Amino acid sequence: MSKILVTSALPYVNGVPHLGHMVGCLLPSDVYARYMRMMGHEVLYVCGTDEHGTPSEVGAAKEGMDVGDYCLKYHNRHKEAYKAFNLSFDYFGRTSSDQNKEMTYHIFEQLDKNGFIEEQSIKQIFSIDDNRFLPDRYVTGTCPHCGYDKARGDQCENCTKVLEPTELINPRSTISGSTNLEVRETKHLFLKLPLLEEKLAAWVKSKEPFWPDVAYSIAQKWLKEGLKPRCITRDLKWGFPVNKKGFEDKVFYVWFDAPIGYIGITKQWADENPQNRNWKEWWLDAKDVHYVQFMGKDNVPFHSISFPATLLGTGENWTKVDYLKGMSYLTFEGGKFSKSENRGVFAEDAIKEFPADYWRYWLMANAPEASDSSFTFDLFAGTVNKDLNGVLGNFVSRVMKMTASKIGSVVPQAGELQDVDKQLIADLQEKVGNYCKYMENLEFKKALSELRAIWVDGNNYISVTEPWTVIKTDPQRAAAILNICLNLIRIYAVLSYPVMPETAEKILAKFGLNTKEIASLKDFSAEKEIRALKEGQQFEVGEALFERIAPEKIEELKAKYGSEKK
RNA sequence: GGCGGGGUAGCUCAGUUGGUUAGAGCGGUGGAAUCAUAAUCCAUGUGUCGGGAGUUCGAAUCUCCCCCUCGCUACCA
Repeated sequence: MSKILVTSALPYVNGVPHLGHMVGCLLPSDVYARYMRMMGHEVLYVCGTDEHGTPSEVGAAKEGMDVGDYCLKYHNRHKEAYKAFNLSFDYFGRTSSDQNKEMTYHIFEQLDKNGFIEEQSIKQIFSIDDNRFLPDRYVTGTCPHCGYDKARGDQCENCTKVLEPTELINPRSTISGSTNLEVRETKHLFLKLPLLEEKLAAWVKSKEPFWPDVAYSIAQKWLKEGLKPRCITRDLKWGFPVNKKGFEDKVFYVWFDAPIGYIGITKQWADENPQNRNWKEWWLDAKDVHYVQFMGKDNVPFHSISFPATLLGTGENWTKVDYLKGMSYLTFEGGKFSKSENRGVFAEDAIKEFPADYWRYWLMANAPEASDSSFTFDLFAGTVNKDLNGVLGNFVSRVMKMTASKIGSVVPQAGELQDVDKQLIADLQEKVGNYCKYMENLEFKKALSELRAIWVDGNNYISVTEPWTVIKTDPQRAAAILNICLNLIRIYAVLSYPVMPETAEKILAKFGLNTKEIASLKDFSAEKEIRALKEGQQFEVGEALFERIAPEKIEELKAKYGSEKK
């Protein structure tokens, strides 16, 4: 048994998560955490909301709220949504917590002490009417290259050229529309990444065998281009005030304290039960901790370069990422998810339409691992109807109903294994082996495809053995077949648990069992598992596990969630 | 503009030490079965592997050029 530290990229508090966010880091991290627990590892799985930065301030102002209250409100919305999706965080914290402040201050002090912090003056746009500095992106104007009148200060979306906000014609504040702007000089603190480059490069190189190509190549690209000092402070109110003389009126840049949030949140977790929890066991001079991070592809540079460099610069022995899972994006009905255009399914709504497991299964079976992947309601309904209802749900139903009506609602007597049974067991052993291998390698699509194949084998087995025919001439053999089928159902529940925890519980409950007692995959032996149910054990057929999605419902959903391209 | 990912069957996607007839699931078609949720099982694929050129006995795979698409480009996060 080893210690597995799992983190999901911290969702930004301002805005509600959609399916793309769910599959981009939250769900895969949960499936992985659940799987690793089932393998008997000690798992710490933390996440939380990333709260600092301009968008929070602007969002709060728009709602006429205090920034802290605003963040708490949205933090709670995130928390509720993830709970509804059954994300099994050990702790869901906040980057604005006192614990994170403490960590951020400590790490900054270490960096400063070690000579990795320097002052630089930079010029930035100040909006007099908004009474605030504007990040480049918050300045809008006409693109000097193509004349597009809604170009942002960092890049023109129309011609894709990279811009400086001062290049814009007729610049205005994106927040208020005010044109009353001026360039002001302001002092900031920079992390001297060039000094850490060598050390960082060596560290990245040591990770080459373990990181996926995408992550490794992105990190290499940054190193190849040469690291520049990175500004880690901002002229904002909302954030941790900088703990250095002369900079007290500034706050740390959100990307400085956000990844430190993984540590801060762990401390939040530990502080709730200090007798039994120790954050250092996971993060500082930690032994035997295997750290796996999940994030969208856009987050890779921060997790492979800035954050590790920050930790290296402290001179202390912080736990750094071992495996970095970068996910691509999910598209929605051929386009992008867009809150402003009301296109796409958001987590809060998704859960009102269908049980979490429908989404969890579909999203993981179609996870954007190698490249972007597409969500459409047709695909979703197809999978729910075929895989969940047809293959898994119907198997459970046909086996239980047949047993109940022909023999009674008890697990019938097992018999001597025949060749067809032995083959089933051998296949099961092999496929579970593959499933586990894929899970361990974080190849979710492959893992789920294997899981599905295991379900298919059950249907295959029953149609080959034909217990409904056999029972007329050889009731004992029919009982033995059904015994095997019922045991398969139990095994399917256990195997499905990381992906579909509710369904797993539901299935086991039919046998009066629960996942707490039996959800283990350690040293899986098909031979033993196929005999796990006690003969004579009562079961209840109960209601169907899943419901089909009717064609009319699909059309309704498409209309409701803006499938039509605008 | 630069860098990186992706472009494979009607649809969604697998597929690198270069190697026999390029794969899976879905959908379609045909059949079987009647235990089950009109569910299941079996059979069924002549695809310009984005386009062009090259290396090679041999290229989806390696090299070069081009096209489309997504992302990043250090001040959105």
